Amino acid sequence: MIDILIVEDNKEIGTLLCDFLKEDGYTVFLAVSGEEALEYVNKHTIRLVVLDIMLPGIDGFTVCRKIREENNTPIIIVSAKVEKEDKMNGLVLGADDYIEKPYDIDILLAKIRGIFKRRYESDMMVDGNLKIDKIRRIACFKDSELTLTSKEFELLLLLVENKGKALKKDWIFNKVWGFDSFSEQQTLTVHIQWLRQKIEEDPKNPLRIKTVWGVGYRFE
Amino acid sequence: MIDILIVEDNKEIGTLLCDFLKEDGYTVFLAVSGEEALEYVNKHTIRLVVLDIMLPGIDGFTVCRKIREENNTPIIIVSAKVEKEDKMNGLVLGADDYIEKPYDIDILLAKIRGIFKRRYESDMMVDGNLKIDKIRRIACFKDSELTLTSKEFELLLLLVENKGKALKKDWIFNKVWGFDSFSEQQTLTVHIQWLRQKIEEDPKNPLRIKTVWGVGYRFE
DNA sequence: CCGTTCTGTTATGAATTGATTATATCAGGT
DNA sequence: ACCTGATATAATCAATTCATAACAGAACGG
Repeated sequence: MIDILIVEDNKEIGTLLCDFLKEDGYTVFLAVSGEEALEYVNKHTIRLVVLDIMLPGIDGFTVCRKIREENNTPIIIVSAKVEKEDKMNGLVLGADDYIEKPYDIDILLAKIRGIFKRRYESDMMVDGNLKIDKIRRIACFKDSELTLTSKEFELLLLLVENKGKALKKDWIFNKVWGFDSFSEQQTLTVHIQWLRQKIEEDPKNPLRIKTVWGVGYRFE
Repeated sequence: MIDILIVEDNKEIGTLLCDFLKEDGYTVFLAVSGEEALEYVNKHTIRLVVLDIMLPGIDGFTVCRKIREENNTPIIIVSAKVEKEDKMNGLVLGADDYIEKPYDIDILLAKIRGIFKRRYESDMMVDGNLKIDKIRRIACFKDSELTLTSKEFELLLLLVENKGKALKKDWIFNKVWGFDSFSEQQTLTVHIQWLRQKIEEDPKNPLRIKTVWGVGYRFE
């Protein structure tokens, strides 16, 4: 399954966009023409299309319509500055959203994230080889699913959400366990240990979950 | 610590916005007037302000200015459609970003996420070849990481934060160790010594951690 | 009801830290 | 030049902190 199909004839822009999306954890395919896009749509399952209107050959409007005939994959239209607003209005009915060139990549990413959240009930967090889906409570490491227990998942999520920060042990403990316990120190330590077994190549020399002596841990 | 302070007199909109932000994991406080906002800012540590310009009583411009007088907390201005653009330009200088009503919540969230990412992912202190990241608890000297112990890190941080000042030994000791001890003199001296080994080219002739005879040390 | 998984606890050993001590060196006054 | 008190340095050692394995109770699902 491909998450996002980008349809964009300018290869430079397309590749750049690809890179950004991959960095955010999506799997992406880039089509450089309407024909290629339609062919790809027929053969693969796609969760979202980012569609540039200005295309050589079949234009974007037609591509949008044809995709809609097949299924209701969400579509985000990318267009140059709109001249005739009514034309756009007609288009927007077919698409889920649109954005004008030149656009801020953060804003496009926000729109995409919003659609995924609403449509697919998933809210991904990506950090290198590690993907965490908060809503589905699933974590993947190098594209294979980790079997984490509840506590392990919460602990990992907390660490990743505070990536780079040195976190105090008792702070972590209060966040994950939500209360004070007597031998919290050791309990946390043990859980960290178990997490390391699952996400570190060499748990003896952890690269991701670093220990900060006398303080706690830092994820990087 | 509160992540985001929302200043919005329309309680319905404010509450809605609150909910969205909380869903995204922020801790939020809602102020319904400029007075309340300013009072709250003075009493709490806040990381970002979302400020509506149209307020009863003190207007948003004034709130923005007053907050800026206190500290440099990032501010996002929310305004109705701008009539006089020059007025807005003047305002934007004080704020980090602005957005017009009615706005797409995803876009506001993207702006917020962007600011948090840029502003808070680390908190560096730079002094020549020396970089100290308080949050990550990492110090670098000439672009290579120093392996400092907890006490060494705190000691170095204290020295750099008070760069140029001659610091009394017992003052330093109380700050780092937090209490009085019997042979504090020597303990501190030894730690200073260890630090010098790590950040001075020639620990015998220290250029950074100078000793101030009969008083203590001065960092420069 | 039983087996499995999860979670907290404890024990042990290893690694690190940091206080202490002892000795050497230095600055400044006489 | 000498003395005194302050600081530097090296080495030692005890306390702290962390990693790891093993165990037992709790929660869970069939």
